[in-house]
Amino acid sequence: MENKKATIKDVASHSQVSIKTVSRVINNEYGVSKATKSKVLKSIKALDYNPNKAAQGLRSKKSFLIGLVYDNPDKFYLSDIQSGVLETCAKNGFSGVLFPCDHQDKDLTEDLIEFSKRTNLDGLILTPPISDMKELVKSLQLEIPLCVVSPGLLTSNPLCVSSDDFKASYSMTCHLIKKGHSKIGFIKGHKGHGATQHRLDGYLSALTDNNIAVNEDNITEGDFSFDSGEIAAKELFKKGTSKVSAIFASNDAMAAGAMKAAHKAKINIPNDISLVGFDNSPTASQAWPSITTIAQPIKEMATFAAQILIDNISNKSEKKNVNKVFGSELIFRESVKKIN
Amino acid sequence: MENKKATIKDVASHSQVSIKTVSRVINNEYGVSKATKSKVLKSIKALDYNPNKAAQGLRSKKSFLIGLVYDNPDKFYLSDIQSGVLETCAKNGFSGVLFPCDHQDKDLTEDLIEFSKRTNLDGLILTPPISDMKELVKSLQLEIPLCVVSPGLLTSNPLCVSSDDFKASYSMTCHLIKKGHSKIGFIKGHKGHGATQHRLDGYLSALTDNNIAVNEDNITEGDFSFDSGEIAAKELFKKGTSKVSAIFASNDAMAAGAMKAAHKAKINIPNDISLVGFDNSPTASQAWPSITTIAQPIKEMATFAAQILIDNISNKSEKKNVNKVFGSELIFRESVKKIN
DNA sequence: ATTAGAATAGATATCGTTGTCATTGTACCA
DNA sequence: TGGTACAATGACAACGATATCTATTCTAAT
Repeated sequence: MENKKATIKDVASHSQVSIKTVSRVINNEYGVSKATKSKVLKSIKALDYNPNKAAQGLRSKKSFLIGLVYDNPDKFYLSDIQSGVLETCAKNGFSGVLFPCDHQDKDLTEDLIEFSKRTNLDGLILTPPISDMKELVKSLQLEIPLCVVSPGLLTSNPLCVSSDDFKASYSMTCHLIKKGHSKIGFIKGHKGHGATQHRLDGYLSALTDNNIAVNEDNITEGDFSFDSGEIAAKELFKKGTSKVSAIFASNDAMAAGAMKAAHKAKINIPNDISLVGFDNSPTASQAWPSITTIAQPIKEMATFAAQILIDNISNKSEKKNVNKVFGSELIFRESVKKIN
Repeated sequence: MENKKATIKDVASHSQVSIKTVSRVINNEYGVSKATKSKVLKSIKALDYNPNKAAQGLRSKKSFLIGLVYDNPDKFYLSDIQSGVLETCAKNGFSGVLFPCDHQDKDLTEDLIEFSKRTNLDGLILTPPISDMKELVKSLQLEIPLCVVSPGLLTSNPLCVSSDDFKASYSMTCHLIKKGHSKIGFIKGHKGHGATQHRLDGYLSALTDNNIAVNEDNITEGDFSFDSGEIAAKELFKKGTSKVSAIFASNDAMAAGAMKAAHKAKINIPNDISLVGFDNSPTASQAWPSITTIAQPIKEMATFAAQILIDNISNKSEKKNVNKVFGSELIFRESVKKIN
């Protein structure tokens, strides 16, 4: 099928040095003169040599594999997360191994440990809603280096990347208020997810800070799915007593669901009711009318998460706590109208 | 961080047999008595032993890694493909490694070979539009076991999984005809993609077989993206001479784009124009009104692809050509209306 | 000159498996 | 009884890298 692959031995004899020296060059270790190094590099190119990962892994007790754990219905979010993690892995000579799962699975913690052992992972990246599961994170932490993305509560985990959901939600609510809205409906996300609480809190604080009384009737439950958004919006439309003039959905899928509910109920958006979402997924821009939303640098977050995890695995010395928070941006579209 | 992992040696001494015998049990090899086997299995459980993949790989010249290559904007499609491949890999003790790429990249072939070598992949699964690239497939085939999914043209590759796009498209067109439509607009997919041609051909044949003259004006170019669907539909609306009563978009994303164009142009679907898509993505069911479309067993196809590839890698004896074609199903929704 | 210490290079053991080949045990047949 | 066949098992080398330890060479300070 192909010529025999060159090994480190071949490179060593080709460049007339010991295999250890070649190893030093490969791993950028200290103690190789420039001349030797370039000679070896030339041989590596000439022989089209690629280090055998299995051998490297066997000896150095690494697998060069990072696991990415997720259970998120939002394929656009996932896609960004995946590209970020995978690209970063590749750049560092690692491979990303995906682990789709069900966060309600009772045995998830054990399954994950089993998976990590079987695959011999060097590290694990947890995304929401898995990163929200405090006990699970605690247990896993003892077994394998971890990096959590957007956890509900700040954990004791040294590696953590998150976004400022509270601030973003606060800003968006203020935006609606500035546009003249005071009766603002809110569609919550799934219970127990960190984002759900943060986004709700931002909304609540913005109302309070603007001296608008919170009306519990205007707050409905959803679960981040399109269908739940449609159902929740229908409910909000019905509550005639405190008719809302705007709806803030905790994510774009639910906002799109709400849009469908509006269409069905012959409610015009934005003329009758304004609508905003969260996430800046294609859904929001493709809807008609297009939906005002909040963009977060998902891919950058994923890239960062993978990088700090790999750094942490590689340099055992640097075990500093990293907890980076990324900002977000309001994206203004057609679904919001100014009222008096 | 965790207790030292048990090795095959530990299992061997624990169960009082040689390491080779343990190896035999692990790999289900011939020549171990039932008694010995169960004794060894007990020890494996007792010690929580997991074979070291790196060592296995090093010795047996396998990596237990399968690459999945894709460049597809449809995240729903991708998600199905990924789950199918990943689950099947996991079931067989393999891991799936993703390789997102740009199919227009000039160096793609070399990059893929480089990637396969560096990662030491055991096999590669190509999805459209990569699987459509004949030259690339030919070159890769020489380097590594391949399985192509939905290639444009049947290649000489021994492993191939595809769907009956032609038949599905033919059926859908007949469905529209039965509903009284004869002026049916068609939005093509991206040039050079196998699916584009097959879906167009099905449409054309159905028209011809029903004695409806093909009107070239009713056929527009798209590229499988939402935006291209919107643009294409706008064009079809304009062509007053041969006003269409139905539009068949080559995929759901474009159908959704067409739906948006209709909304903007105050064209009511399905009362003014009927609309159908292809793929049965969530987009189609979430649109308002919901879009009639064609479902293909994407995940099953991916599962099958991964399985035959793994089988092929594992049993070098069985090198039979596999070329499985999966059927599809029409999904009837609200976007089609019967006319006279 | 001499020598400490850094920079550079090499010899060899080792990681945890599987492959190869040899050995043992047992049943059956002539 | 001895030979044969075959199932069951084991001893040991090998896979291709890194780790450890040792040996050179080179510099610069004494």
